Amino acid sequence: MSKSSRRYHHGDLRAALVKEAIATLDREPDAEVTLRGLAKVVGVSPMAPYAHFEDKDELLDAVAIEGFTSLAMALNAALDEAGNTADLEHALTVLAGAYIAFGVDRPGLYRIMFARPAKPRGDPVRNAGEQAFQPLAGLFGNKGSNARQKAEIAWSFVHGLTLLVGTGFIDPEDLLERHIKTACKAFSLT
Amino acid sequence: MSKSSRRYHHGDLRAALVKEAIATLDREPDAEVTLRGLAKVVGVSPMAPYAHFEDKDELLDAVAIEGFTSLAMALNAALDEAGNTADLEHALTVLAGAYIAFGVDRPGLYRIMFARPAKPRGDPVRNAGEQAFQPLAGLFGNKGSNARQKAEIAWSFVHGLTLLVGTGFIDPEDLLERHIKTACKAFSLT
DNA sequence: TTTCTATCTTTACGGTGCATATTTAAATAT
DNA sequence: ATATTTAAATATGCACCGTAAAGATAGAAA
Repeated sequence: MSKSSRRYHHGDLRAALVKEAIATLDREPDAEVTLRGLAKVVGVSPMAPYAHFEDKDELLDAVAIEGFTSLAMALNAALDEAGNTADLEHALTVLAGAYIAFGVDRPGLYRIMFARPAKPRGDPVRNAGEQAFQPLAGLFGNKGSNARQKAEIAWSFVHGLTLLVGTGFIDPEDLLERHIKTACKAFSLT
Repeated sequence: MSKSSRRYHHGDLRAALVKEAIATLDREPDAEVTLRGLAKVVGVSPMAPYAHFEDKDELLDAVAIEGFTSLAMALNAALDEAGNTADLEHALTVLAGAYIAFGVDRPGLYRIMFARPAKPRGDPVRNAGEQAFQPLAGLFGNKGSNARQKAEIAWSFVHGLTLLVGTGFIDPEDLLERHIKTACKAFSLT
């Protein structure tokens, strides 16, 4: 009597919708997520999602938050695994590799994460995004506008590379690792 | 008897549609371009566009090509204006500035340019995109995989920075120019 | 038990991309 | 000049989308 027995009240429709949206994006990265489609898969009527989300945009916001949380976890895990954070260039390379791997492996989710309309400071989506940026910022010491600047430059690079690979303008063949290494060396010099 | 007198045959509907699509994107960067909307503005029936484009995707491809062409022109113009291409760091900074300015000034168009599904080598959209990449590639000598690598790293950076500014994750305040300068110095060192 | 309330369903509307069939007028052939 | 061909545009209609409005249901609170 748990999940899918067809009862009137779903139990946790909100979470189920977000989960299914992410699953869909992972399965078909270029497809457009549809409220009606999600509802059908989850087994509720087309209007049911509106009990939990103001509109489609709000559902996608929730998806983006989940995405940023996953990304932050992946980055921290990569750092833990790599160990030596004293060597900036090495740590940077590890982090960049993990970041780009995430975006390239899950292009649909990554696309939604950065396709949300711009949010003001303090907004949950914005906060989640900045959380995902923290591991990188931490590498540069996280103090002073100089450190933040370097971190934002690195972020720009990995973000851009992720998307250019995703859109096919840059060929991921073995080059990718070299790209990352070369760039990270440059970043750790300045 | 030129443009808008209501005759049966428009004259150059194809160009008019692309032009209006770009105008719409410049006016409302976050709005979704709609075939029916374009047709109404241009003054034809909803199905008229299909005489010139297989489907909506093909219209957007044409928009992207125009966008890449404009970008290439803007970049070349910036280089011409700057003069001294001997100083790599300087030329790089000029080019990066012009690139980011384009993307930040015309976020709707820029979004469409990079939102097309990935195209195979030889595809017109892909070609147009690579044309826009040429000014940057030329700066690094354009010969050898090493040069291309550096150019792709620089491209990743400006692309990423453009989008992160557009989505509000990076504040464009005066920092922008400093970001570009710092990064370009790093790129010209390696 | 009764009431309350969040959750879900039903019904309906306008907007969208696009398939199909038809009309129009410009270009071409005679 | 007239007839024919053909590209360009229209008309009609369908399936799907987001979502507004109103009612049904069942779990929680009284």
